[in-house]
Amino acid sequence: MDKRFEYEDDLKKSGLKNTKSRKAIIDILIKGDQPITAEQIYLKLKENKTEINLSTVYRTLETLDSKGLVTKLNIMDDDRMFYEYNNMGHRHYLVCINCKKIVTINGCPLTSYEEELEKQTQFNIVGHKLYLYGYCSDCKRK
Amino acid sequence: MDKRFEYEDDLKKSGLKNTKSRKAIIDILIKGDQPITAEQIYLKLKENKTEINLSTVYRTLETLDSKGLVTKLNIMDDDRMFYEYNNMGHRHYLVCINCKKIVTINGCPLTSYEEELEKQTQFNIVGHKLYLYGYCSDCKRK
DNA sequence: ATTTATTTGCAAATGAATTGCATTTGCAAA
DNA sequence: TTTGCAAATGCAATTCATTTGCAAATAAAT
Repeated sequence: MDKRFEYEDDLKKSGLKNTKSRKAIIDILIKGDQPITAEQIYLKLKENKTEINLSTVYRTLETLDSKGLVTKLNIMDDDRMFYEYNNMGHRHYLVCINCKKIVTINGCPLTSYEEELEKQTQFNIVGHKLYLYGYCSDCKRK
Repeated sequence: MDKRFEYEDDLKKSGLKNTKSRKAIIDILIKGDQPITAEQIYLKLKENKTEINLSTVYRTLETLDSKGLVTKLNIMDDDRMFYEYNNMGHRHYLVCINCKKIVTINGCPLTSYEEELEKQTQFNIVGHKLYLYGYCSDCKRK
């Protein structure tokens, strides 16, 4: 089934009400298929003639994050947070330092490394975040 | 030579004045050998009876970052930045989700993966950030 | 010692994110 | 369907990390 229709179940399972705001926000996250800031979401909603208060956007993202439906990321190492819908478990990102384009990378090179590290450190490792940075094909020419 | 005595050269090379504040801040970064927030640095300086204005701490870290002597990180995916002195190139961190302990990991599992990805994506990859999260041996018991 | 560009302290400003509170809305039970 | 109520929202005000303007202090070159 199309991912866009599954999230109503996700909300129900998490004990969250199925509201217009939540649907609209999740829809943007899923369609964009890329981490995006709260403000960007707010602006896209406005374009779509679905104005939702910015604090509601933040609150919704916070709620969805706490239920594990959304992940909060700090990709740019600045003071802006990005959010992505947890379509499918694990993903990484390759960010262009110049134009800020974000490319999704599927597949993870770290599975066996984690196991190795668990033995070494006695940690119970539950996840990781990997961001790669560079210049995309357009920007590296210059 | 002890790292603690090298940084005066680093400052000179970068065209920065060798001030009391800068020395004190770099000293804390090097001794702590762990990413740390601006506020934590400020508090440690205070303990050491070297009160330096918080805005100076931020400004110093910003300057050192721009010269490549310090790296700014967002480890916790929140609104607090961490800073580390660039002793030696490349490091990763393993963070305890519960007690927030940060363990330094030497060695990088991603060198060959980067090359592979460059071919795949046409990016010129210049770096990456990897944070691993889990429960340390103390916290996983509970 | 004098000069000059840098650096610092202080207070005020900024900007992302959060919060209190009154109002509205989903939705379950009657 | 209607009612009741907890959960969700809008709005304005607040918080908190970080930044900035400006005047005073300081490093270091002459």
